[in-house]
Amino acid sequence: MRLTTKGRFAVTAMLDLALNEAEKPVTLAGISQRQAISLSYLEQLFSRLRRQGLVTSVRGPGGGYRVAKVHSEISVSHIITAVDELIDATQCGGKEDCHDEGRCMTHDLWASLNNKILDYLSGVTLADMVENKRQNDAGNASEIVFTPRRTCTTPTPVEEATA
Amino acid sequence: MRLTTKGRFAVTAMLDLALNEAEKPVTLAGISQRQAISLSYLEQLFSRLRRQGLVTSVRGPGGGYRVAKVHSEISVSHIITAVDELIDATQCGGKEDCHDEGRCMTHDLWASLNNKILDYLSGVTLADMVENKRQNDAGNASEIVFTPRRTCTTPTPVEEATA
DNA sequence: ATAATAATTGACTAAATTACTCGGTTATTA
DNA sequence: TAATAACCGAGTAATTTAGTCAATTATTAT
Repeated sequence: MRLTTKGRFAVTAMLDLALNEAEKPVTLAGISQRQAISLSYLEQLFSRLRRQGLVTSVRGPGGGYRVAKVHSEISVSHIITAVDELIDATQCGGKEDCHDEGRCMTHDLWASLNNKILDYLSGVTLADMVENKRQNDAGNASEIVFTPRRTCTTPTPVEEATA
Repeated sequence: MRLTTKGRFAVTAMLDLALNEAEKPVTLAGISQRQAISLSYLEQLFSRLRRQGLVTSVRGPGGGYRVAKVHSEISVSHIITAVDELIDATQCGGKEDCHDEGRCMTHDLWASLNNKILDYLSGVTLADMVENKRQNDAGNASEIVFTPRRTCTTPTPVEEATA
């Protein structure tokens, strides 16, 4: 199962981006300071985020990064899978070859758990997180609980990167 | 985040136990053969499962392990937390000291994800998995999807081990 | 009694993964 | 042309995970 600090850092960094991109592009150096994440590590993460089309970059002085889409169109699952590959709770990676020549007895369980997690994480967007932060700052702390808008069980369509 | 093969093995082993305990206690050697898990590794896992009160043991010839409770009272989350410690998606382990002297910006997200996962895994019991296997064996493959019975958001009461 | 079985324990090791650094290059602007 | 900041790939250190090993103890069948 892949839910590591790498993914967490990526989400944090994207949120920082979303909160600060209003005027000019946001530099990794800035994110590094505010969020206490090493610069080199951020470079690594943003390399992927850019290739997946989640952010755009501007080089040179005054440059930095911007979120590539509307905040409500970038979900947490997008971000995590961009830096961390597929989230997968099964050991076979969905290949169903986990035991002898078939699925192991517990395959359905993990596959199903997978869906739950993915469902949830694709229902939470950057916009939601910005709003949550606003509420927290306003003192309504820890009262906010994210609830995915898509409660259906149909597999979430994940667009591929275009840029 | 802790959802490793250790936890998966434990669930698989418990299911094997549930399926085979009808007549006599099930030996680890047997589980080892059927599920292709090393004996020594199983010993390690069952040491914890027993201490957490999920299984009972009988020593000597003809001995082995039994599930300690009714199958419908043992949830997957019980099993996993027994061998793998707490499942936790936050980096601070719920301590809320993830950034400077407070919660990091993404704390609520991970905490909430945590609840989803735990909610789901505590809604699936050994009995459910036995039933699922039965259905799969009958040819109704991959049609079965587990659905937790507790859909409420109240924290699931987790009883402590007594034995 | 004694031999065989099977659980029980703890310490230890190897492999894999994760997190992270480093040195350098390229594009852009002041 | 100098400073800024993205970009890139290879490499390393630390941690975690998976798994082994050697021994002990309880129980049962002979």
